[in-house]
Amino acid sequence: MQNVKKYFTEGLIQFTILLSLIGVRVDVDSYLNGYYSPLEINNGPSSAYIQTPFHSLRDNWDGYSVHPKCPELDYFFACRRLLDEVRALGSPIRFPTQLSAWLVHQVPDSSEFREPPNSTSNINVSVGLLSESTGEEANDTELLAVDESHTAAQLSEPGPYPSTGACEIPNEEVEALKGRMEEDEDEGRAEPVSLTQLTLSSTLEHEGLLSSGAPLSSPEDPPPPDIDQHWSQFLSLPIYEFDDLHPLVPQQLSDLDANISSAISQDVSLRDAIVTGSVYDMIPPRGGVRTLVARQPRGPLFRLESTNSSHSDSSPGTTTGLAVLPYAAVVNGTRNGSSSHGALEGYLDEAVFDQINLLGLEGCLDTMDAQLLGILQGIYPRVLEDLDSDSGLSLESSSQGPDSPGASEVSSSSSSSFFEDEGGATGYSSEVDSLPSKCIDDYNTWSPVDLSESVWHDHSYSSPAFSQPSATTFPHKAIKEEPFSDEDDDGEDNEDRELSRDQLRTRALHVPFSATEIVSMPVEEFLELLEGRGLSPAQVALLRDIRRRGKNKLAAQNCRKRKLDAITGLQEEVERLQAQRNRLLRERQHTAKALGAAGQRMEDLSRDIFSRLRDSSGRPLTPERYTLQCEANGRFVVQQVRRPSVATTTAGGKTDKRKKKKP
DNA sequence: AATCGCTGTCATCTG
DNA sequence: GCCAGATGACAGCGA
Repeated sequence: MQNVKKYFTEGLIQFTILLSLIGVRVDVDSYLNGYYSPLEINNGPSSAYIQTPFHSLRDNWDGYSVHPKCPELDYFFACRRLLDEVRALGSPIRFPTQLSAWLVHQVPDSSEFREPPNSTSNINVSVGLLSESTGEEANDTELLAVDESHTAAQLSEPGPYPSTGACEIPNEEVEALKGRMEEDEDEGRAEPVSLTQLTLSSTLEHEGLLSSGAPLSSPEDPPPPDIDQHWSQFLSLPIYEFDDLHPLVPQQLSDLDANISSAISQDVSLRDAIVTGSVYDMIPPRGGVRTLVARQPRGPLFRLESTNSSHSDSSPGTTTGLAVLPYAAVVNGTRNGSSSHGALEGYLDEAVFDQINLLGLEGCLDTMDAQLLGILQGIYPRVLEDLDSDSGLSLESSSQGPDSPGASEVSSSSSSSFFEDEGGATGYSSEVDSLPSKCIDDYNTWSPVDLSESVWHDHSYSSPAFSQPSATTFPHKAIKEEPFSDEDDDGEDNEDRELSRDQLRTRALHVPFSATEIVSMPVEEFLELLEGRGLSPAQVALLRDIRRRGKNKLAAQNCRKRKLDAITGLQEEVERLQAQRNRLLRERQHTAKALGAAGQRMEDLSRDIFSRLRDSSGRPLTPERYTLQCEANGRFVVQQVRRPSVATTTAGGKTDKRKKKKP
């Protein structure tokens, strides 16, 4: 946990510094205040950027208190202090290529901020990419990938502000859109929306705006017929309020009701996804210009390849997840400024897109696209401008209430990024498809109350143990959620059948952890979980049993493996010893044979010698009385054999000595 | 139907 | 005393 906190804090500060160096004001302290920043760093194993774990902060949104063990609290003050130090560095360095980013977060008082009358091109939600990029560079950017579209054509034109330069939209079209916009405004005013304002930490120009407390558009104030005002209105809509704005939903929603799940894996660029899905769908085709109205089969949206910079010919995507826009802004802005800020590229290229892919925001899109489309419809020109400038709106920064389906789905989808390795699925987890519209609380906010909810899809734990798949990973299907899905899917049934008993138990008791997680987590975290979550005794017992059985299972496996290894080793040892024994037996036999041959040879030689020798009386020497002894110098000496009695006596004496020694 | 191997689980012991 | 790990024993399951 400490490492994660450390990495998170350091990564956050480093990222802030980097962004500050290129003119991006990252309003991290807003995030630290409990609001939301679309950018957050998870300096985990892959050092990839992830979306804000807003689900862990969701409790702040509606006045809930953050759990005392919420890890965000631990590095809150450190981040705040370091951020102040970063701010104390002074004005960011100006580079020819300026990246203007915006961040969206909530402010408590809706009347506190008011948008200045002339927000100019740096509208609240725009990333004014004041790039000196040429058309060639622009074509390299993701936003300029649709080279055949009129927007891209405009973007490709070099100019002082090619990115923010307004797209040439026909006046009649603008008027028509404004008309629709006004209609939407009327409907929007009819809605008793208690909007929580979102302030926009935008470019440097906006710092003054924020510091001066210039309020944005207030819901009470009649919105002036200004496009920026539309943005303000749009941005002032918390996501959970969008459900209240269904009257704003235009007919285009029907076009967006396509199978979202199928829109996840298509290789589509950010621009395509954004523009075609939410904007171009509403753009009437213009003569001679191929618009990107996504009437094609809805392609997956969020498999935004990390190499999508070259996807200029990517097929049009579907509904846009504007939550990806901040990332797109960062990425594309970084690319445009890569000439002078190459340092950022290492941080903001593939990892960002990989994490974007993991957002899986189609769940919230179902509830949001309509409103977004309706509002974007009224601000079409500026939308195009913003899109051209790699800007966007972070929907995820607008956390939803605990009961919001979108919140649960978004949080779960975000959580899937932590467990992408479990199933090998990258970019998108199909879990989102089957997510129930229930609240999914995360590890930090899990409480007994939450247990009544379905929390099975929430694996968005801040714990490193969770973010790092353990060595004993269940198959992805094992943690497949939606156990009680109504789907008549044989695969789902098979998955359920293959669930382990503990997993079924955990589901039965609504324990938001898989057996693997329970077993693999460090004992400190496990104890913290047991003590700090207010679990019921049954849940505690279940968790302990699961952990005990899981540990014992692994131990048994290890034990059996060791046993088999020992058996194998012993068998090898037996074979080795048997071979050695056989070798020694053969040697002994060989030696005995040689010894016998030598004895026989010695006997023959002795007999031959004795047959030629005579004693003093002239009689031949008999081997019974004489023997040949070979001395050390090689000489042979004939010795008279000792009497057997003497030998017996000698032997008996030795025996006696031994007998005497023994006592 | 019997057997064997594998696996999970429990009980127990040990450090 | 608690805990983790190791291990024997048992049962269930599938080949």
